Amino acid sequence: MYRNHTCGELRVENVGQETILAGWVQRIRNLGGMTFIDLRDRYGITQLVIDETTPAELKELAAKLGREYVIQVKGTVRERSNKNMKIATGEIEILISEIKIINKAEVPPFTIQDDTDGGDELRMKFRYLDLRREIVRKNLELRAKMAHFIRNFLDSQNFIETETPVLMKSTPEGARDFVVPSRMNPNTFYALPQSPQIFKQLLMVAGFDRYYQIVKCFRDEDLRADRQPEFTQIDCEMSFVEQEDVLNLFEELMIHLFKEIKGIETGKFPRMSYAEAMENYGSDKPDIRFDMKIKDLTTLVKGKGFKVFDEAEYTGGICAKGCGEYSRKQLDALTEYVKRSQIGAKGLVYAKINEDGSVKSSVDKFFVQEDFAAWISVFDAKPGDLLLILSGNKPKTLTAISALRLEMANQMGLMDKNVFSPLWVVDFPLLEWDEDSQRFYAMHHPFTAPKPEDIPLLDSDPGEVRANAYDLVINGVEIGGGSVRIFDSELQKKMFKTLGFTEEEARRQFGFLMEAFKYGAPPHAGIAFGFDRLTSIFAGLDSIRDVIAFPKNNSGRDVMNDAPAEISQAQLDELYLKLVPPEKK
RNA sequence: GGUCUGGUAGUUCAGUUGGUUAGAAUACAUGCCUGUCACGCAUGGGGUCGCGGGUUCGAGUCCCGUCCAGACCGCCA
Repeated sequence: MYRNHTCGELRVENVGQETILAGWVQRIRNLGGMTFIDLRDRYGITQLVIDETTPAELKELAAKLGREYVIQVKGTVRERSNKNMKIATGEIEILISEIKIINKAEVPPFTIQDDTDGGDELRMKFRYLDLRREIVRKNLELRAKMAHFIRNFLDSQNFIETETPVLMKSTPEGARDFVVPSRMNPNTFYALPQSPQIFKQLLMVAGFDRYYQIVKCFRDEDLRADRQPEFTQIDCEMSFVEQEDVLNLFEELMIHLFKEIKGIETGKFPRMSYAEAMENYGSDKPDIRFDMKIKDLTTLVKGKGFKVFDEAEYTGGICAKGCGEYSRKQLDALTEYVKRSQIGAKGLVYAKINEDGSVKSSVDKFFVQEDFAAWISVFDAKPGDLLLILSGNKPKTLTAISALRLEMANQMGLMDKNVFSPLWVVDFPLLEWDEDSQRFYAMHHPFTAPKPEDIPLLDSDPGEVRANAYDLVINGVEIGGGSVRIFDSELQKKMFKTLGFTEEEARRQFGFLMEAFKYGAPPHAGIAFGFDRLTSIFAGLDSIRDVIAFPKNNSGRDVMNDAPAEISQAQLDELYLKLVPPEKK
């Protein structure tokens, strides 16, 4: 027997008991006459003691211990004379009677503690050591707890968890596929799923009625703090439902999840149309923890002789409450911020509301105080506030103001990680125009149903067609999205046509789905949640990497095992593959 | 594909205008220490300043290239 208790278990009630513990040496504090050893496992830390009663051989053995040695100890639980109320086992300690070194350990490259001295790169390279840290382990425990809760909830609602293939067919729309060469079928490739979209729809045709799966998905696109090449979705689909049914059921799931996991009552989630979100927040994933809505000033500011405003398609801005004291330096920094190439604004106009209600702005020579009074009323600004205004092409300007809004909220401390503001964004456009290829693309995916009342527009004005599509947004992060699906093969054909597919292409790519729809497809709708993002939001983290046991780095590499890596010539031959040196591409 | 930031001791970082033997903290080792829990005190070892080239009497510092890491834009149905 290696142990009869864990290192997080023993309490004052156990005093006097003989016990066996096993774990890792967290820290040794040798005070000369006595030595304390913190023994750690997944469950906690228990203090071991060597004192004047301990035999000399044991003291010698203890002196050989180092950080992260795996040891087993036998001893007696006793009450501490000096208690440590910061840890759960802080009232007791183990007086050692026997130590066995199970395995030695080299000195780890960084300290195994919450406030580690290790940087990100090193922690990822030695991720198995990083995972020993409580702060990281807690994230994965949270993840497991959430997955468990979600499964229970969906099971209770009659959902069937069904696995779908990981080796599937590549589809042209959407993200780049990861592909896998087939040995048995020379010169052909599987693709890894970007989502199990088509399979879950086929499960609906199969009468499965309510499906879910917590499933890995793969996208071969560049990474971000919240984007990994492989990630986990909570993928769901339901039959005989309308949009309202889906929103209500999954809102209930989320409300329960917030309550159960975070102890937070969120109440019902607000709904906002895509158009409204773009107009008021410049984003389809607004962070509504704070207000600071974008106001349109386009017509108000025209005709006063300020060329930039006069010629702009759009002028708008935000009111930063209480930022009227911003210095010249701070305002310059904000101007630089919006002029960075990523945001790309030409400049920034500011207006400070003075205590007497008058305005000091960067465009004072073009506007009189009566003009400013109109601005103030649009923003409902108060003395001490700061107006920040951008101008230019409408979509770009809105996007830039949106970025500025988030930056200001950050500076003003409005991004509280313990506040959660979920909302549904609905009525997304069905299609979006792509300038490069001069064609429409499905904004969600090609199986998304248009709003019935907008179907006539498919022929006349496809860009204006709204979809029965929806996103769940929490604190400015897109947590999930879904849609009502097309289940009529004629409408699906029309959709493919609008997307510029020839009948032949549509049949080759999605023929099996079209075929399936001929045999009695029920109306259906679904949704998928990004489980990594959901977990990281719950954990209060900005990056999803810390809720993934073994994440990839910025370049899609696993720095621990050095994947991706070259394969042998024999493997290439078997797969009928020839390599092209990157510089010759 | 692009923009920006960084790379100096095991680790996290500092390093002035280009100028002596490149520092601090921490980790590690050794010694002292009987109630620590970020123990304390003392001593010690530890460096290809990412790599390559250039400018210069002299480069961690300036220039060019390159690699790596991170954030973002493009991309992500």
